[in-house]
Amino acid sequence: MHNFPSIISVWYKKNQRDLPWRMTTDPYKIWVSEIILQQTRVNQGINYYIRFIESFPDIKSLAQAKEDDVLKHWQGLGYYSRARNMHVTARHIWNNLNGIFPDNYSDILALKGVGPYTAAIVASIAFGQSCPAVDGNVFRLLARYFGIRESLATGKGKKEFLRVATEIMPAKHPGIHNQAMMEFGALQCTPKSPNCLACPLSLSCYAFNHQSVESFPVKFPKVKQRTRYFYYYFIKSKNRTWLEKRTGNDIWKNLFQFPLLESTTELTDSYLTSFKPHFLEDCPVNLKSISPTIKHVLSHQIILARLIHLETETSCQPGSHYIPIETHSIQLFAIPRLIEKLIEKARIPELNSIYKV
DNA sequence: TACCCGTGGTG
DNA sequence: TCACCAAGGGT
Repeated sequence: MHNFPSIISVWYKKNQRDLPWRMTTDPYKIWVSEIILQQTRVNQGINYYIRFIESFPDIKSLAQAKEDDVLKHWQGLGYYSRARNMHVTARHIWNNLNGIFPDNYSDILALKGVGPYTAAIVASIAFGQSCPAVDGNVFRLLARYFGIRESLATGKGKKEFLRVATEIMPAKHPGIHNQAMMEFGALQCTPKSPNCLACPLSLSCYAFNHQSVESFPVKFPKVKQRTRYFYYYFIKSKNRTWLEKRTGNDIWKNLFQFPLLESTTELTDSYLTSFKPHFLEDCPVNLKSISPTIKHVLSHQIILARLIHLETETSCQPGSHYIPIETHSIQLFAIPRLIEKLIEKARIPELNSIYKV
């Protein structure tokens, strides 16, 4: 049916990028790289991978790390459940599996944070198993080349793409084949304006031959964004301030932030000037400044945030939920990008001098 | 199944 | 400025 995989293979040998995780077949390192690369561009993930492997070179070191430390390594990368799940999984492997990474698709799939794609790519690269890995790149490539109109949003669509991917798997080197498919999607069969005139598959590509490259693949319905209003408090007390740890099922779980007042509506300057949040009930405070609004866009939320700078001269204690810290040690905590942006934009000397963004 | 979970590059 | 979307998975 196809010389499809062999064309991809030839293209890959010539065009593949030099990436740090391509120098190993250690399942631990392959796993780490694949978790980092979930919904993340290669260029964004490379330095995170290098630093992560430096600090946690094997299952044991990750299993024995503190979650706060793992999250600090993940700071700025997003989707922090990936880091929490990896940590849980490393502990599981260390405690219950004799520290040995599972060596087959179904056992890898059973790990927390590992789905069909990640299980397939790790099993194929690290253990040579013939498991087709269908990520966003492969999905797009297969949809265009074979003219598949199914969406990955449906179970039926997932089955169809997996069926086609299985069909074109070569007998040898499944790991290299899977990577070649993804690399081809990432560099040649790109989402927007792919260079079809320079494509070695164009002659037999359904979408190209029907002038319909732009209509493949069938897109996901987009999620609507919810707007939230965050008012953070930088409370200065000599060299001290307070942070809180986010808990519960919400964004940035287990990351740190300034004490937060969340509102369902936008609060005016005059309101913020006179209002005292619950965590400052018994504290005499001076209002120093209120930052401009920072817009922070997530995949599913829009957050409008401001940083309110207060000063208290007495030994104020906002409550045990809040963690008193030396202001300069903020850099030791894993914080969301939004907090970094607020620090950057608020122009509060005490913050700018210790936290270089 | 539908919704939740981040951030940054790109055009 | 803004829509799109990237080596997805959990619930």
